[in-house]
Amino acid sequence: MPSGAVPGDARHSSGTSSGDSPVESRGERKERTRRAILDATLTLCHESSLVALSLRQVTKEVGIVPTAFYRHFDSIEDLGLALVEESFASLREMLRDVRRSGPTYENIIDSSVQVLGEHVHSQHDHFAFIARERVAGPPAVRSAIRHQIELVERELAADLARLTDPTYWTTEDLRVLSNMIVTSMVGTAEAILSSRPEAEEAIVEQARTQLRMLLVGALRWRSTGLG
Amino acid sequence: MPSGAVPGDARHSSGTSSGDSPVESRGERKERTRRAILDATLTLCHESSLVALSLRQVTKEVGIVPTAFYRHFDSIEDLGLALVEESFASLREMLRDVRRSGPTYENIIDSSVQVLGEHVHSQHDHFAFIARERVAGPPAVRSAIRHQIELVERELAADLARLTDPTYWTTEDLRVLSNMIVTSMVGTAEAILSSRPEAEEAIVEQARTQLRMLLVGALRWRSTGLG
DNA sequence: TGTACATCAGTGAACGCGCGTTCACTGATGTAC
DNA sequence: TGTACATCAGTGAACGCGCGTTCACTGATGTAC
Repeated sequence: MPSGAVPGDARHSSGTSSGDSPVESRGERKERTRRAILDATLTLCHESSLVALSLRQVTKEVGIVPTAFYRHFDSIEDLGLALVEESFASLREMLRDVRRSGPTYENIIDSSVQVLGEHVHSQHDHFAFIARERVAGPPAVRSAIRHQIELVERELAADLARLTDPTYWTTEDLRVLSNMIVTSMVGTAEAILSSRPEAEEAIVEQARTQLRMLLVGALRWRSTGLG
Repeated sequence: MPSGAVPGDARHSSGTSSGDSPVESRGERKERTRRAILDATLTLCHESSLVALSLRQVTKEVGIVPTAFYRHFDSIEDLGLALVEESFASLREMLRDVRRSGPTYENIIDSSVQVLGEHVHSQHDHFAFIARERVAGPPAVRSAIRHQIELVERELAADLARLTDPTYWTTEDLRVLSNMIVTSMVGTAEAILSSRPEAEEAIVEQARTQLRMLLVGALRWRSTGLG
């Protein structure tokens, strides 16, 4: 039973209903199928990885014939790269939300973790996709993700530079810290993904504790040693 | 060109050389093939994941016929569970080495990171296997790894309990901290794996910094808040 | 508005291939006497 | 030590199946006049 069945449904809705009948253009229909392929892929590779997913599984889920796949993507790998793009767009949006909340030492943790929690919920599949394919995807997908994570880390390091004392924090220190924060975020997404829903609040609370510990370390940090 | 070619090589070495000719027993030969299957699998799933690996690829690499696989394992998943067992045996051994070095606040980081570095080198494939299959393996393998990581975290938390002030550290705090340390360790293994060899020293140095930050946080930590 | 032609998302048959698994087998190793 | 039988790791043919990809196609949508 294909879940996304796209090609023929709800065509020609003219006549019967009021004026807002869609009558999709060719471009709109194509975009809708493309979306359905992306969504079906995110759903299907939940249980394993992109490398274990076949083109035929995807098209069966979408409700199109296997050969129609090539109207949208060259290969599963190409499709994977599109999903990397999309997933990081949503991650970046999250970071923008954190930044917009105007973080200070007093509220940075609670506001960050709250935003993270909300986004992990609403962008659940994107987070899970990144967490998984980062280590298990096809080579090109893995390296695209590694590159994107590096960009996010650099962005985050620039944010952190504004909150820390440059006397004690080297650029390298900031990169290490943002690496840990990103790793912790991805780990939280992973944990939420692989647990039952009722455990989510505990995991979010644990993420809060993790960030607190990191930030306490950050407050007391001196690059030169343990002091 | 099969790398592990096992079945027929170097048979009947009696006569020519001195007294230490092996003349393997049936059990020894079987164990040698089993080892070759495990090693070939670790090698082959380097480039992707267990879920993308076929039984035929493995047996071709080992140099046996596909059906001979069943003399050793029921399925790729069963083989995966054996590798989980083995990988965690080597992780546990590492933790034993850290513990044996009698850590104190003064040397805990350098001695831990040194031991980690050595083990990541010598047990490179096991670390990589855990890091990858933890998120991308077949369901049974994933849950076996999650269970083993929980055990390691609990072990580590017990170690940390001896080094921290129980007034400020709850059991839950210790679990969170050891979770972060384990995550950081796995992340370091991952980073070493996916980078070129010349970058390794920088990654190890980064791991040292990460642990220092975590430990600084730990020293100053109070469960009740940022203080 | 009407007609003739171009575009192109999706179709369906066909291909050769590697897959997991079955089965009856071979022949060296191991064991009982 | 010698013989007869049991064990069992590895063999090789065969199977049905899902795979990615090719190709010529269909017919609704879009465009030029």
